[in-house]
Amino acid sequence: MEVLGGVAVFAPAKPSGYFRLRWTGLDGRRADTSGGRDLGAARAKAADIAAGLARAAGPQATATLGELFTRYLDEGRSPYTGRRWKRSTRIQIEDNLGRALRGHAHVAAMDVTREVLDRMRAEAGTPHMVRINTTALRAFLLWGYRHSPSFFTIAQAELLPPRVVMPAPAVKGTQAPTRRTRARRVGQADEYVHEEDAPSAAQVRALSAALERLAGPWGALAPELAANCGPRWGEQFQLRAPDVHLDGCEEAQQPHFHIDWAVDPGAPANCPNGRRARPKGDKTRIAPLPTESFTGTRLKAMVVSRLEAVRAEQHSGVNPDALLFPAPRGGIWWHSAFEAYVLRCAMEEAGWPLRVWEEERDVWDARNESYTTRTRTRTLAVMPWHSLRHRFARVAIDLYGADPGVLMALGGWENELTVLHRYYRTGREHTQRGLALFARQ
DNA sequence: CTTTGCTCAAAATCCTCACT
DNA sequence: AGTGAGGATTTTGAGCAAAG
Repeated sequence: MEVLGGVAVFAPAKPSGYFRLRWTGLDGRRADTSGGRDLGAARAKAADIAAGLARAAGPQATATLGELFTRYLDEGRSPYTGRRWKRSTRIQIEDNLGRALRGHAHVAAMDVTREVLDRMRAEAGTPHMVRINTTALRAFLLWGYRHSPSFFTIAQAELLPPRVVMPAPAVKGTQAPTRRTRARRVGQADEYVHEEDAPSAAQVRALSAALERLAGPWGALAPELAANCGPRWGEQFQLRAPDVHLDGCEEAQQPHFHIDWAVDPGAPANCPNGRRARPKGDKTRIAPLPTESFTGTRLKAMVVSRLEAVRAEQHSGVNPDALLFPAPRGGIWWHSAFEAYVLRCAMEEAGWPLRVWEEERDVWDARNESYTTRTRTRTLAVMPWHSLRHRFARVAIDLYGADPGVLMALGGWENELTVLHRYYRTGREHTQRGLALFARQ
């Protein structure tokens, strides 16, 4: 079987039989007809039908996926909501769809079938990445179908329905080791954060000490603030002196931080408006500043002394933005630099668990359009920086008795249900109540 | 030669939605 | 109300090259 511009040419079943032409019409219905007795005539007829299809669907049906990819990115909107992508979302989509389209950029839109899609979905090394490819392609199909005039037919747009079966990854890859305990109690949500998933007071103190040695004046404060006040990394590392309200303000009487911005992970270096974007979900919030840390450290006093240092740094010009946690040259940190040069070393020094693993994967060579297998040694932090935020949640609940609504507001989670699943539903409640019932004489 | 700014790539997390 | 799927967004990890 061969395909010409979306029309499949089938060889005759018997030597004396007729060639058969099959294709999907613009209405999404399957169509077929005879192709005559010889291959040449069948091909010519297929080409005619394909040309007719292309005319009917407009010249855009013959556009290649590579061309459509560029247009999709240029339009820059979610085909689901119509909202403009954030800069970081666009980068992700370019990566994800680009990976799926590797080696398939020359395919014409009208030739996209489920088989072609499955090959593109499988351009990944792990099941997780196959799912991400699928997500990217599904949105791309929808965009192409909704586009006026359409690049994809209704039938094509429906080729990747929800719950679609996932193909196996087609290239070599290695799944990263898992961090979390996967066993869970009856009634416990899958994403429940266990006590051992969050750093202990001793671990936070150790990381504080290591960071103070490695990163200087703000090193000791950084993990304490993360574990007690709950900002995300991107929110914390853009904080400026004026965001701290030691004695409250008109909005709130108690000591707190204003979290109005976050480091934009997609921002280029010379971004005209700086490297800030609104926090996740475009939600600003106020985070608490307790006097004493759960580790026993005098947290508020630490912040006070850091603020004094910041003012001096600003005055001398080494920290013009009055950042609480500046990079060596006074700007906002790049997360990767912080991770690789500061945090990793501090974790090693503080004895935080790190898991070393061997990754074998196929690397795409765009010039030769082929993969080559490479191996490398990688390190996974069993408790990454983000785990300090889990400690914040546990402290809020276990120490301060915060209810889900309170925790949601202070930590900036989107809804109570998420918080409930992750931090409240321990799975112990029902078991204990049941045991008590059975113990009664 | 070391440090650090930055990009590329991948995975985790968060959160909505549809289904039971 | 509970649950799983999956889209959206952030975090994490590695590598490279320009700057110091």
